[in-house]
Amino acid sequence: MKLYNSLSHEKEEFVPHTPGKVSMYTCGPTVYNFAHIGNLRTYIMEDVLDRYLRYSGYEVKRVMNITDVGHLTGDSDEGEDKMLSGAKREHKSVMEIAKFYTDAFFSDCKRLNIRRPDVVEPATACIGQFIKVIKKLMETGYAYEAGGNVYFDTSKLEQYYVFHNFEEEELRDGVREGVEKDENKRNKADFVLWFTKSKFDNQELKWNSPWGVGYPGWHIECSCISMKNLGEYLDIHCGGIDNAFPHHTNEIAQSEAYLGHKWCNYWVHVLHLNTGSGKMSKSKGEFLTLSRLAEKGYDPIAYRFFCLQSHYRRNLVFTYENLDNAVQAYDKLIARLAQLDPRDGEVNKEAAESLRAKFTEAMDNDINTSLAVTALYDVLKADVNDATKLWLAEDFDRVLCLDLIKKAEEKRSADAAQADPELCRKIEALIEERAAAKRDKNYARADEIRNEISALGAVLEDTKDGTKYKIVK
RNA sequence: GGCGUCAUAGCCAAGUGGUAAGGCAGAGGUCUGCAAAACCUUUAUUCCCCGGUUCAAAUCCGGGUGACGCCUCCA
Repeated sequence: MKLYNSLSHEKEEFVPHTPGKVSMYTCGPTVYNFAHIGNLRTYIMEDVLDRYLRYSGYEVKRVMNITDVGHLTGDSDEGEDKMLSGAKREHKSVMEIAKFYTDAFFSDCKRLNIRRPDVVEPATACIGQFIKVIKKLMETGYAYEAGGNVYFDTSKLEQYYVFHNFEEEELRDGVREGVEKDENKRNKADFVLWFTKSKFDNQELKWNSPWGVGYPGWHIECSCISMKNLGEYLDIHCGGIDNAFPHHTNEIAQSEAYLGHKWCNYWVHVLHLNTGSGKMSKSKGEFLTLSRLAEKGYDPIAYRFFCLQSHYRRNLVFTYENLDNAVQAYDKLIARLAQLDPRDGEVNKEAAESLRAKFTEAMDNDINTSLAVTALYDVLKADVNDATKLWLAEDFDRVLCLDLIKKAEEKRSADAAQADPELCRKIEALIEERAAAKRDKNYARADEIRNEISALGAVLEDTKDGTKYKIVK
């Protein structure tokens, strides 16, 4: 299996540290607000990677953090803690906010068939671990105290900028509005490991540490939560592309300084969901949640399909036109699967294998989900019996998780057994009346009856064998 | 300003040196009184532009242009 590695900027053959086992870490949400569908794109694609590794026979252990402390709107003392500002906004405590949005996040995940990682760990549960790591970094000279805070000294590393060829002098200060230069730092790229001197008097969550009462910086949590649960060697670290610098760069700096050896071999970054003007972003204010989409009548799984039709290393533009396109394709796909008869023959294993190979080839090539979906269409068109087609669809769906079999079965049974017998009799009577009108060439009356039936919530289908109907509401 | 990624039809896209997959939408057809559904057929002489390498380039190289991302909030 080949994966694009942000460290080398190339597709590389994936080889885990321990044969047959994969340790995987994915950056989780900062739970100060709802996740938007752009955030969720990343989690969907990570889920597909996770599931495909399992499908391929790996034993996967996946860990995700929940950022419930320390994530500031800026990294200097001018910044405000996101959790705290979220709590203020909603007149709740930080812990209440964290719980509410953590639950909301996993509820979204569930609706999108995103498997819950094996370990989900909030930052506030690992303070002791953070202190242990920071302490060692102080002892070994990788960290220093200044102005009350503890900073990581990036000049101590041979190579700090691992993802980009940045030159320190070329980096700009305060590109983003509202970010002030922190005069305590020895080097431009240094970052805070532990805050004590804080202008946030009302910071709710504080802990004792060797450097005074305070709270952790943002970057330290991912390193520590990963090392705590997955040990010294991590195979795959995932996240949104925006986190490559500085977040992931800092994670590597502190983890490898702490461990004294290479930490993680493969870095997988998912590109953004864009609107017409750029990435969808919480800080811009306008963002779309999964619930909002659902209110508008969109099936969350259709959104998953929308994401899968594209590749994770491409920007994907969200417009309702594009989403409608995907919805239509998804509905058609389900309709075609629903037409298949599970009792049509035995599964032809030999034919199935060659069709399955297309799917695995696509997925083995840097998780090419767009081609994997094409492999599914190839199955539908293939010259094999229905049982084989359904078997393959079910097999692919272990990774794609588009509810293919479930939705097709639902559709099949909905077509077969109509709901309310009273209503059915009524519709059937109208159909007969319409047939009579048609025989008399009274088409005006026939169309009128079709409208009446439509008002009852059914759609007619004229076939060679007579008129059928479907309850649609 | 620096760094990185990318550019293929109306839209989503595959393609990794051998003559442009697939899906959605559109068009035509079969069926139908009409419609819907279903099925069949069809839709890029050309891959942002200009050069170069090669028997052969969407694919490789050089130079432009544009989009997006990062440069201490983000997935």
